Amino acid sequence: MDKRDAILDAALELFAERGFHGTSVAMIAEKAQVGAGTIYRYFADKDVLVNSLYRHWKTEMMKALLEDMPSNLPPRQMFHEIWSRMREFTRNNPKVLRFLEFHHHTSYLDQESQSLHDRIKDQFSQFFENYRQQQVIKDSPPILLQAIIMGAFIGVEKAFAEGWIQNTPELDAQAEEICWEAIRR
Amino acid sequence: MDKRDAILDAALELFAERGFHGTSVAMIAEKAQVGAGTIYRYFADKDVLVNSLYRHWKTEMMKALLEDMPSNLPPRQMFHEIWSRMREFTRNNPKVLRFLEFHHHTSYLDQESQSLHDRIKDQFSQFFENYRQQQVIKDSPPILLQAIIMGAFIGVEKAFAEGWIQNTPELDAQAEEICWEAIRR
Amino acid sequence: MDKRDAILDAALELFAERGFHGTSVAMIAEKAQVGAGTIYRYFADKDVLVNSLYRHWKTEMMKALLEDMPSNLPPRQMFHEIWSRMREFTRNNPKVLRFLEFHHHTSYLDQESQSLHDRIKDQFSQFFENYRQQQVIKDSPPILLQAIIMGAFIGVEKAFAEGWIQNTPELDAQAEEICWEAIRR
Amino acid sequence: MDKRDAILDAALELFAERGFHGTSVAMIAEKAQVGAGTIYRYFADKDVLVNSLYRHWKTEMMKALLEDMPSNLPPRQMFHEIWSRMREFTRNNPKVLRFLEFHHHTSYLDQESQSLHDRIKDQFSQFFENYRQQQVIKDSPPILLQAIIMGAFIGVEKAFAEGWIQNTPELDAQAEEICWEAIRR
DNA sequence: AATGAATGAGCTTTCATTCAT
DNA sequence: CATGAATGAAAGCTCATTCAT
Repeated sequence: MDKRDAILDAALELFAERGFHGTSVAMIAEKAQVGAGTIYRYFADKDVLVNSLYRHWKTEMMKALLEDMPSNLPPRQMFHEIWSRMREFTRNNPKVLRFLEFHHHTSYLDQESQSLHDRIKDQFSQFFENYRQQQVIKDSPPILLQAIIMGAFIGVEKAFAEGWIQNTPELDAQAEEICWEAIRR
Repeated sequence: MDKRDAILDAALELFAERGFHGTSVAMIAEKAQVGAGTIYRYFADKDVLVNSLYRHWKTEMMKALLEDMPSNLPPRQMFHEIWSRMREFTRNNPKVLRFLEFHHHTSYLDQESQSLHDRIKDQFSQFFENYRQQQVIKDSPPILLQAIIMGAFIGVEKAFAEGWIQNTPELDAQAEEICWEAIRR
Repeated sequence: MDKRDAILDAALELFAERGFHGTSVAMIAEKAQVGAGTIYRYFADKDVLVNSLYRHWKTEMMKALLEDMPSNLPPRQMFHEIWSRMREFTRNNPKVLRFLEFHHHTSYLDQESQSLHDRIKDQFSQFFENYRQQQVIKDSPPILLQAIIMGAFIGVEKAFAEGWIQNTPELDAQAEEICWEAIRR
Repeated sequence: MDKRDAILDAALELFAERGFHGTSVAMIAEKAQVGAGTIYRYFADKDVLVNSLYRHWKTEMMKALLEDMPSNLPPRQMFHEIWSRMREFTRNNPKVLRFLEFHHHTSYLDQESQSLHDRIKDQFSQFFENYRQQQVIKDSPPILLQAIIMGAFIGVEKAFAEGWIQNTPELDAQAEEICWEAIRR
């Protein structure tokens, strides 16, 4: 599935920069170095393509965050684990966060993608709920803490991605510490 | 300039939900209850329209945040002032944050809009810089603190906007306090 | 509705010669001397266009055949009336019979067009039924007589249209007489 | 030439129902259970395929009608012979008449197919001419009589094919008799 | 000034045809 | 020989923009 991947990669890059509606199938074909018709051998239409891409990376991201997550780490270390995984994933796949989080997808995501999104959100939420019950993070609705932490993370990565500030291990550590202090008890 | 405003309002709503490329001029005309041709009497083309809209609301937002900002407030109160102004502005203009911050604008914003964006970012940054020098907030690059606070704010408002959680004065206060604890010394 | 008619006329001519699938929207636009997009202001898509055309001419043809048909004519004169009306209509609208009867429409006609076709067929059938009951034409199912007469008529007009034989009043009269003798008692 | 026949059979069925332009090569390949490329090993292109099919069946039909036709039959019996042969051929090859006679082929038939069509028409015409000279059928141009008889025959078979009426030996005989009475002296 | 019908460039998608396997 | 993945030209259709009214 060499071409399929080339198409998905090209689409990821273009959707990340220009959004779904701002990207033509011809642009994807050119970047993927395939004929325009070839895209339709792998994806029924442009909507199916964007939904496949969304599901693929949403799943990958969640796997990167949660797979083999050590249980019963001390809270601060647990937070470090989460934060570094998010950071590493983002740095290794620089277009993915732009695609998944810099755009508003509601006008083209189908029911299945939407429900995957919801399931992942809830699963992630669970994480915060555990630590809240152990009274190591603030006693606020987990979804609120999650919204703050994910929002802050996205904000930081956007600042790096747009070049407002140069990222360094030092700054990465500061960002993490700041966000930890936000939610810890 | 009754029609001009109707056009801008319609465009705001549609761009907020469907993005620039996902919104047709005909859709804007219909929602604004004007003829499609009328839009071109007020804006040279669709790009000029979106840039006008962007600059208008970017400026309005900054005015709402910084205008008549009392100086020399105690730090926590200063943060409360900023946070409440952002919140109030967002609640009073629910589509504006969606338009300005839920979408990635680079493919159609012109030089002037881009530089307005930069100037506003720097101006806002100044704010954090002041308090950093007074050693009341963490000794990190102001742009990083700003990225975290703005990101967290957007995350929270998105959670409210998407209905993941119902907003209440109590939750508003919690979100503010959490974010304050993130950056305070 | 000047353009609408130009589009319908162009479509009639092209569908008559090349069939529905063999005619592109661009060909219709060119012959109608309108922009390709204009067609879509008048017809939702190509299917709606061909169905509108079909219904229009099917209705016109039936009106031409049955409108103000004198009742209680002697049988032979009744047949003369029907036959001449069909002939006149075909000669005045030379593309219509080609469009309606030289092509097989089932792959694109919608339910409504199909049912119009059926209703007209039944209405025409009624005619033969009347005369059958008066025992002036053969005692066969009216639908069979109709199939024979309409088929023969189409065969004759096709022979003229394709230039296999030159039509003259004399030949027209012979064709009519032959067909009358087919069905008369 | 097993595959060649499979392709021709599939094409016949599809062209009969959807016409030439309404049938894609992929559809033919699927129905024939061969690869799309295989079609091009037997036919240079889609036009060559349809022309081959047309010539094949046009020839078969004529053979069925004229081969070993007993000469000097009494006229009514001669007509019965022709009519039954046409009917048998149509019933044994139900898609062929649909393909050959329910569609208008001029936009893709080549010169050779066209001239075959003309030769067959003339040959058939000859038949009527003979009997006309013997003064057993009406003194009209044979091509006119042929147009009427063939048209009527097609009309009747269409009525059966579309299910407007159920065919029975009784009705078959009536149709034949009616058509004979059309042309007999 | 305001309109919306008209346009054609450009979009998404299909399909006849080729060619590496 | 047979295949079906790959292609790009051309199809159906949309939409930013113009302009006669």
